[in-house]
Amino acid sequence: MQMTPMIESFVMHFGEMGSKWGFNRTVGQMVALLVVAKEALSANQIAEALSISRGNVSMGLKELQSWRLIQLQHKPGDRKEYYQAAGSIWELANRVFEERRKREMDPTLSLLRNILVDAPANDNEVHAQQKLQEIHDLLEGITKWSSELQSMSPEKLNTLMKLGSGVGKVLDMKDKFLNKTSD
Amino acid sequence: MQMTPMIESFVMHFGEMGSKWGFNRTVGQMVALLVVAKEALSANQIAEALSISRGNVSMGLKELQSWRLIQLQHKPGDRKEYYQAAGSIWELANRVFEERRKREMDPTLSLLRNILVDAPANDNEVHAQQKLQEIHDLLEGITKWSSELQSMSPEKLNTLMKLGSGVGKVLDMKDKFLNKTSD
DNA sequence: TTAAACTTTCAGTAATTTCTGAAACATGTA
DNA sequence: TACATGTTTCAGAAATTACTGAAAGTTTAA
Repeated sequence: MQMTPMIESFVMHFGEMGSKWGFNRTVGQMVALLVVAKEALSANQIAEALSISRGNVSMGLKELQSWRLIQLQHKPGDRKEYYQAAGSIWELANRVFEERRKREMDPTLSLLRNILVDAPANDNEVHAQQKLQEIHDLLEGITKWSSELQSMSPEKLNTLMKLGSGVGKVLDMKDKFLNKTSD
Repeated sequence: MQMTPMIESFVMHFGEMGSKWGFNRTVGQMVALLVVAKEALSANQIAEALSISRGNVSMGLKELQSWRLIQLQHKPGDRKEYYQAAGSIWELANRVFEERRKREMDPTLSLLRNILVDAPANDNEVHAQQKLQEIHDLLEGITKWSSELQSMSPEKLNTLMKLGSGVGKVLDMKDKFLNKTSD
């Protein structure tokens, strides 16, 4: 894998952004590399391209597997393992999105549920619980909504996105329609 | 601000989650504390409640201001500055969402635009640029879509969320309707 | 079996991030 | 002016996270 200046700048940028996206620098670089690579790469090729240790690559691959972002591939007559991005950009983005939801929202949701079953012990806690309830409901709403969106076909999702804030008009239309039929 | 066990467990949890959400432990604890607090708190009260240094609180408040999550308040006859959460849970979530979009997507979008104006230098780069274009389009789509959603009224957004994957049906309806009128 | 070719693990080190506390700064008051 | 009451800054320390490289583990083949 030749790191031309163009590819290198992209890979390095993904490294920098990595931490904001939930993984570390080298893991970020690894995804970027595998996404632009035409062919699957071996662990050694990755280590060489990024100038990082073989051990680090091994750990990074493990991490990327837990995100379901890469796929193993075997080449006939070769004992090495080759890795490639697991699907289209769209699919990868979906996985990142879902995985982050799991890591960033689910634990909080479950903590809030636990807290909210207890009776408030004083005035402050009454107020606090109201806030916690609001947070809980919001997180739950987002969770449901996003899992429903993910179950929609890409085409339909695309229509929806293209529609943008025009969704508002469609919703109005729906109301009118429903009102008419319920006359 | 008395840290009852209930409030403490919530605040500490937000501290742990903080880093996943884009800020550090103490900043996470600080938001949590200010959200559940009934009254605005002074920097010293925050430092005391969380057992952290006054300097750390000052830095954290600065950070939270850059996220537009807190508001300054002055009490008459008191030179101290008091802080409180800047708005409802809904508003706070919106700000976090928008701020993260800025930090996590905008820089990548701009890098990709720069890369994509250059002509590919070889076969690998042709393939790479295709991928980069896909990433670019996806990020751009999400950016537009999310800013349009944010410009919708909370009620409409709520309708949309409640609708869930039922949006699909509404979209079909819209198509039928448009086809009829265009006959 | 033994060896060759590969992968994973993990203790120790390096790099990065966060936090403290003292000094500097700001502002109002006597 | 000097002082009291606050806030911010920032150098250094502490804590956390990431990385290396050598040793251990795994798999296939002869």
